Amino acid sequence: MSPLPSGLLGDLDPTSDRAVFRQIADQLREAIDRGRFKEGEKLPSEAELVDHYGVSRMTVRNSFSILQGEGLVHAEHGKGVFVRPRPPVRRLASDRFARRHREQGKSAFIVEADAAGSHPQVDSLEVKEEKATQDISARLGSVRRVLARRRRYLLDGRPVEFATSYLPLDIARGTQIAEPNPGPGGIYARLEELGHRLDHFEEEIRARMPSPAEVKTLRLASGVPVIHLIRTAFDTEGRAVEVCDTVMAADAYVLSYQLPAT
Amino acid sequence: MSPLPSGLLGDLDPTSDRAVFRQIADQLREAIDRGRFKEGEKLPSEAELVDHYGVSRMTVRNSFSILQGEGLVHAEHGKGVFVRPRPPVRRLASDRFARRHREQGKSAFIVEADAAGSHPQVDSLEVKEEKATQDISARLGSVRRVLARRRRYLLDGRPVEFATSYLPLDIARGTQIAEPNPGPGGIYARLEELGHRLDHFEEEIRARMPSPAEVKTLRLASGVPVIHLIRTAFDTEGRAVEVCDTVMAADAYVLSYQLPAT
DNA sequence: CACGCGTACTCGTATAGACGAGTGGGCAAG
DNA sequence: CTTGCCCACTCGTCTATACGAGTACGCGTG
Repeated sequence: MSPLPSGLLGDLDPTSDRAVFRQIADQLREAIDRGRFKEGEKLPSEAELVDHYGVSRMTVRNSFSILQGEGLVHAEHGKGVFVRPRPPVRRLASDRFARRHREQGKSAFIVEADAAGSHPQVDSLEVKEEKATQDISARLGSVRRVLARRRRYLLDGRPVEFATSYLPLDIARGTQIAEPNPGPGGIYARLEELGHRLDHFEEEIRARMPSPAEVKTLRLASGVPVIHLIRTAFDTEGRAVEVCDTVMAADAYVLSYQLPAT
Repeated sequence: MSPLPSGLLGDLDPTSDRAVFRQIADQLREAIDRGRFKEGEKLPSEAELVDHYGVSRMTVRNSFSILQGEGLVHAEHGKGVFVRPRPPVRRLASDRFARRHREQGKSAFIVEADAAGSHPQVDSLEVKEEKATQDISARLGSVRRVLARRRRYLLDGRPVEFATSYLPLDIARGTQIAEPNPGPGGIYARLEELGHRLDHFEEEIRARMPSPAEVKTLRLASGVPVIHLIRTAFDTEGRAVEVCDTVMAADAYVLSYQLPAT
């Protein structure tokens, strides 16, 4: 195994009170930031760093685990540790639910993805009636049971979003909303046909680390947070007619809103 | 050292192909989720878990480090590992920049915090002219130099947000906007007085893991992402008159938007 | 040429031990 | 009673070692 090119990474400062594994992480992080290691490029192997710094393997692994936690690098078993490429992001504009878009038939997701030149997919469709959680019930105005529509969105084969829509049974039962395919314009178009003219939406946004289940369904790398968006749709009578709970891979999204200054 | 109460945590499954440290993390996570360990409560010490499961200390520490990465627990040197309390969150409504709020004098942050019964603070105020980054320049319409206003917001002593406003020099230089205290209603009120009647705002939202510098200024615990919000203010002539770059501790915020269905 | 196998290199998991440093309680000296 | 010290317990850091398992590549065989 050949030694590291000199100058690529510095030396440790034994007088520093900064832990060795942090110093190593700092140096690697800086090298990445400066572009000495480019996106997708392989970092020196654990063994090489052990030799270079003269520390034990666990110490090097500790350094890597810091960088992984920051979402800067990812390890591939049998291959090495690589600089994580920043994937191109998808923008969700705040007017994506405007009526004019709805009238064109295709879903917002498909339209946006096509425009960006990506290949969109929707899978794990599940539509069923279930008991409302306390939170959903409160948002929908004290309903006990709801129709839940679950689906996962993929872009070029990569899962990017998992969403569940909840609708009061008295609205959705027996309509096309309860079918796997809600038809052109999606459930919002159906709701309007049913006489629930939409007035406005409320969106709540949080960011947090994913649960293990979310890591699995969204195939998230370590160090990638999720954006949790809860949208409530209100009709012109002020009634909440739908709650949509969406969990997005944060590295795949930029949300974009336009607000009046009035 | 007394053994763990039986039944609190289960046993390992040696036949499972799930790594031991992951099984331990799973059991602890489940116990937390079920409320067997409450917010702020101390988990069993590393030594107790070593005894309970019959594994080495590094294995237990690995488990803890998973949970730390998920933001579920935090360790305190000399004391133990504790379930992280979910701090009360600050809600940011999308109409917080409405003109009617601006006319009352106090800044939005102070008003909201007072209403919530918390003690708000603003510090590390810095106002200076500087060279615009490429991104800021593009957003402001190709300006070279800008006025930058930096400040950090704290709630009950805890830093929750770090924000920088950028304004074109031809607008801000020599005005009260260039003073540390921009006066009642903040810089938006001053901008309108200067003839830049505000028309609308654009907000871009991302979530990601913090840089080490952000961890420091916001005193972030491990496993807490940041929300990165970039707001651009446009006047009625369509000119971008301000860009505000905000980094928020994600565990302290819920953003809330209201969108018309038109 | 095509296939299969071995081998070297990679990261993943786990053990055992050592020392350091922060915290808190008890105990002894004043 | 108060003060100060010691000690037990906690997590933090680091070393050394071992074996497992995924990957890539070259070489030999058919």
